[in-house]
Amino acid sequence: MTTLTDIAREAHVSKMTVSRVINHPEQVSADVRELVEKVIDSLGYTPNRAALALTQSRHYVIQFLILEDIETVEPYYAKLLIYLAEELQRLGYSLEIGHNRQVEVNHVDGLIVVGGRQTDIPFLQTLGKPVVTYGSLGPAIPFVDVDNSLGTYMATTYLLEQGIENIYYVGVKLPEYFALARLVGYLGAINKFQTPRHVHQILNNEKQAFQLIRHLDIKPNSAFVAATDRIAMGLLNGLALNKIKVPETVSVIGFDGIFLNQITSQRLTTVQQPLKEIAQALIDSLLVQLEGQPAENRLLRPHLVFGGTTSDHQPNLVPLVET
Amino acid sequence: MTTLTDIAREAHVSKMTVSRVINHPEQVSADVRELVEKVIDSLGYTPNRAALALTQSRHYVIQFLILEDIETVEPYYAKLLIYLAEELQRLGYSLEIGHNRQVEVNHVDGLIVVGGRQTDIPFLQTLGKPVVTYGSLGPAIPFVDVDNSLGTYMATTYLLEQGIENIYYVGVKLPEYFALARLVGYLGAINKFQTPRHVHQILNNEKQAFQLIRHLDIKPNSAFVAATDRIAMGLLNGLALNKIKVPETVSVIGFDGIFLNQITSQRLTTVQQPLKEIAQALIDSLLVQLEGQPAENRLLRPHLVFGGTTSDHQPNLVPLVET
DNA sequence: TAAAATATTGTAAGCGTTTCCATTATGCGG
DNA sequence: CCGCATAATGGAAACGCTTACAATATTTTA
Repeated sequence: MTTLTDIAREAHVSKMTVSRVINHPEQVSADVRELVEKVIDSLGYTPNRAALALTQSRHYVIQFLILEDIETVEPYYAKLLIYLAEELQRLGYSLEIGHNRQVEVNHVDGLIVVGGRQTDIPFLQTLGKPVVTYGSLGPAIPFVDVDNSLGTYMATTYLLEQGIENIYYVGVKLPEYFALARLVGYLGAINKFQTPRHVHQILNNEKQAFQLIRHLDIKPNSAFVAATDRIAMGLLNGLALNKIKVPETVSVIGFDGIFLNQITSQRLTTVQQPLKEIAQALIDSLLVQLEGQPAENRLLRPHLVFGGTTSDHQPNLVPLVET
Repeated sequence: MTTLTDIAREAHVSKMTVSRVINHPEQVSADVRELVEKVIDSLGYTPNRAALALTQSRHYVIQFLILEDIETVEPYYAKLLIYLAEELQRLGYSLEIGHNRQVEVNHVDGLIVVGGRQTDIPFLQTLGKPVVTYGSLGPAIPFVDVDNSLGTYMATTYLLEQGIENIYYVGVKLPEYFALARLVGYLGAINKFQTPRHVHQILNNEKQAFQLIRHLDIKPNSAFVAATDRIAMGLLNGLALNKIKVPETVSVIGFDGIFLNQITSQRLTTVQQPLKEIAQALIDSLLVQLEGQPAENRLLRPHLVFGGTTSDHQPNLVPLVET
């Protein structure tokens, strides 16, 4: 591996000058700088991360800590991970993956935590490192999240503006913040339009949603807002079994928009999580904390992605592929 | 952070002795060793990774390099990643994520590559680092893979042993090694049992599989072996539309068994990829290469996981959850 | 019991980089 | 043309650890 010393020897300067060309180029005279830069290019120098880490007591490593059980890991983390990895690479950081609570974090500058629960707060605080969570765990830990309420509000409002009168909300029966927030968004739209309210809460799986349809007396001119794509998929199956045509008779909108809505033959209209922006915001939060400043929490705006489960009339042209 | 020097001062020995207690404890007298170990425990020492890296010119970082386009990233990488991260952590390594071909790998000891193609071989070779791929790219690069042929052979044989006569194979029309290998496994079983052969090749998406059913004249006493779960899902939808009962009239077996078969209301019988063993084998390969020895390629045995798309009569009790 | 062998501990240098300070070169006012 | 400020460069030490060797203590051997 080529080192600072190699460059210095080749350019007939001290390694200090080379270091300066890289870190404080304005302190080096133009001609020397150009010479050194030429040598750096020709020898293909990249600084040794370990040596950097040693002097700066920074490791340039961010850990993505997954606190969920492996069986329930959300598959769309893969996509989030890639966005994170790309952005961090641009910043000279590398992204490490951690799982479970026995992680060794001495060599890590900060953590992005997913799948955490309230009970994890003390653990996260004792790490003594900058931490940001995807999804709020409460005010104690900085977080980034999609604006859950806004998402269901947007979905419900869109359906109401289409002239649909009965909007059924099928939420998840979980004591988690996001479950409540998504319900609140629906209720907000319902209140604004003064239309009848139909709330059902089930577990987050297809089967329960599928079975719910059977017990429902679906009124004409109706639509479903589901708290997750998973629930929406179950609803679609149930509707199909009951010979109820989607979207001609009933519309369905899901939430999350990652992967699930792409594998079905009939693409689901859904509230898309802005994963790229979420990745960016998570990183921003850590960088701000590394500067020693307090990080602001962020709620990012989701967008409606139109598939085949709502009628074609769209308020504005939103591209099908994620931006 | 506590350092070797801190321990040395506290234990009234030189830091060399402390270093030896950690790396070559047999060279230290028992009483001194115990004293030092006690101090290490009480101060909570963990070696500085950067300093280690600097002296040993090892970085204790493995990169998981995803060469696919982000839109097509297989969601089950998330699970593989967790298995890898856990095992590597046990070995004192950390797992880093890379995407695209401009990765900086100077700080990396080895790479696990997924989603690569034949054309990536030169690129991987110029990295000058130990590399192992998940799925073969050819003999030039060490690889680990599920035994694709064995998987379809097992699925087909199982169905034939149930007394089913017509096994339809629905493969993927791709010039990739795995597509061929899966076909070969089916043909092997067909040849052995001397039953009629029905091969169809389509693109790897649900819609094509769905449409295929319509054009098929399905004979009685039949079953489908699909090259992927995605195709199997399409077949199931198509069969449902045609009022063909699964598994009473027709059985269906998929391949991959990651996630997809869990979200459907009707769990798919599928050939499960042994992800945990794959993770272990990938790591083993890199470690062997880091020792300077040639790595052997590995083909790991998949196992049939029974869902609701085959009749209940099972040859032996295989647990539904992945082991 | 003294020399030699071995076991135990310590010292110095170096890994590749940066920060801090010292030195040398250049430009300016008087 | 001299002294001073400023710009440009270099030297030394430090980050935390290991390897290589040196020094000391203990045991073995004859």
